[in-house]
Parts: sequence; structure tokens; C-alpha cells
Amino acid sequence: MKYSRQRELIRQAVMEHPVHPTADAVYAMVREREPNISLGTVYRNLNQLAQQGELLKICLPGASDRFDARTDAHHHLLCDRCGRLYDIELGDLSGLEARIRGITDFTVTGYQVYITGICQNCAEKH
Amino acid sequence: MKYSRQRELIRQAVMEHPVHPTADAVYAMVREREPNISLGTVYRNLNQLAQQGELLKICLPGASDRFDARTDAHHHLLCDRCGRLYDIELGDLSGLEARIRGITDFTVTGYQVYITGICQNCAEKH
DNA sequence: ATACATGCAAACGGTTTGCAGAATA
DNA sequence: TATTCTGCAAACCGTTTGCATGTAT
Repeated sequence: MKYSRQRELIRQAVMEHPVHPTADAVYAMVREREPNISLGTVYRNLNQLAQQGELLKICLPGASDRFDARTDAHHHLLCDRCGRLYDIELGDLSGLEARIRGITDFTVTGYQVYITGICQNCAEKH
Repeated sequence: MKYSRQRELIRQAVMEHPVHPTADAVYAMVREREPNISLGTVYRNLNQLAQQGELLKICLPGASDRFDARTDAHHHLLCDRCGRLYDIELGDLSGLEARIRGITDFTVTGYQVYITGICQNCAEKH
């Protein structure tokens, strides 16, 4: 992977964004510094960085994909009202893991807990 | 909601399908008996039935939506290889629920456990 | 008669891709 | 120079929608 100014700006945008941005949000952020960048380039680089393990791509049911600079195992909270995605620490889930892995005739490779609700920010405003 | 032959065939297709079909799969099934049915009608009715609670619409990250005739609370296994979706009983998850609800500053309305892996069928063939 | 349904085709939103030209190594 | 990158625009896929017609009540 060769250096590119655009990719660095994209990486930086994801790291600085407090609540995991969509590709479109990254596009908007990067455009402030690099007005001629194309959306295609943003998508290409986000996918590339995710594939290299430098970023996490979070696919959500029914919504746009999000990107996360934190690559260690953790879970996410999705606000139903504003659509923002927050990190959450669920701590030790070995009980759940053991139960899942106890299921016969299916080789478990991973699992994800998606939690939905209303975030503090939205709760205050209503 | 008024009776329609098409809707009955759609409902039946979902009930009979062993591993929760996509809209497209339902379309293919129903077309055998109702060759002129349109894909739009299939989507409209699946969404309608899901909204009435007669069906479950399962949104998967990165894949097409699936439909499930079982409407009680249960979780799902997604095969990475063939893309089929299976039902799973995780039993009592009150520990996890309590932990999730213990999170401050977020009003939890729901959560979903998505488990990925290789199904028996695919494991045998390789 | 009046609602609600259908088939069709066009629109949609998010994402990917093919291409010619530009930047990096 | 060889490779990887970019911007652009068109293609793509799953899904939704507008419309004129048809069907159930």
C-alpha cells in the first residue's frame, strides 16, 4: 500500500470522529481539507483500511456501514433517534460464548451484540 | 387489510421455507403458483405482514433482509459460507440483559445477538 | 361504490467498478 | 518506469414508490 494524502485524511477523520461515521460523513469531513476528493475514493480507502485491520467496518441492519478506529473487541449501542453509534464495554461474556459454542452442528466463528435505545443526548432534548 | 390471493401465497411461502428466505427467494417460490406476481407486490406484502406482527423481518449486516414465520423471541445463526439463516435458542439471557441495562446514560430498548459460523451442511461438504 | 390491492416500470440510496490520467516509489 | 493511486461517471443491487387498472367488500 502506497502513501496517499487522501488516505491519511480519511484515516484521521475516522479517528477524530467521536461517534463512528458513515462513509458519507467521512466524505463531508475530508472535503473540508481536500475539496476535490471523490466519494469513490473515500469508499475505496475505508474498505482498504478495514481489510488491513487498521479500521473496523461495522455493518448495521438497515443502515449505512460505520467505521471505527478502535479495532479491539467491543460492542456497540445504536441510538434509534439520532442514529449515532457508541462504543460499549460488556465485559466478560464467556458465559454467553460458552453457551453459543455448546450448540451442536454449527461451527461458531463470531458473534455480535447490537444494542438499540435512546442516547443521553437525545433523551435530554425530549 | 383486505384478502388477497397473492398475500396468502407469500405468507405460506415464508412459513414453509426451512431457512428464512429473502424477498427474492419468496418471489421465486410464489412465482411457481402465481407466475405474474411482481417483486414489488412481494416486498409490499412482506413488509405489511411484518408490520402486523405476523412475520419477523430480520435485517442482517451487509446482506438482504430475511423473513421468519416464528415471531417469538429467539436468535439466529448466519452461515458465512452459504448465507443461510438458522434459528437458535439461547435460553435465559437475563445476565446479559441486566448487564446491558446497567449501562448508564443510555435507555436500552432492545438487543440482538448475531452469531456467524459454518453450518453443518457446509461443514460436511468440505 | 369505495376502499384497498395489483403489475409495471421508474426512482432510490448506498456502494462498487471501469477507465484515463496523476502521483508515488 | 512500474505500480498504485485518483476523480469521474456509470453501473449495481436490494428495495421503495407512483400510477393506472383490477379485485374484495
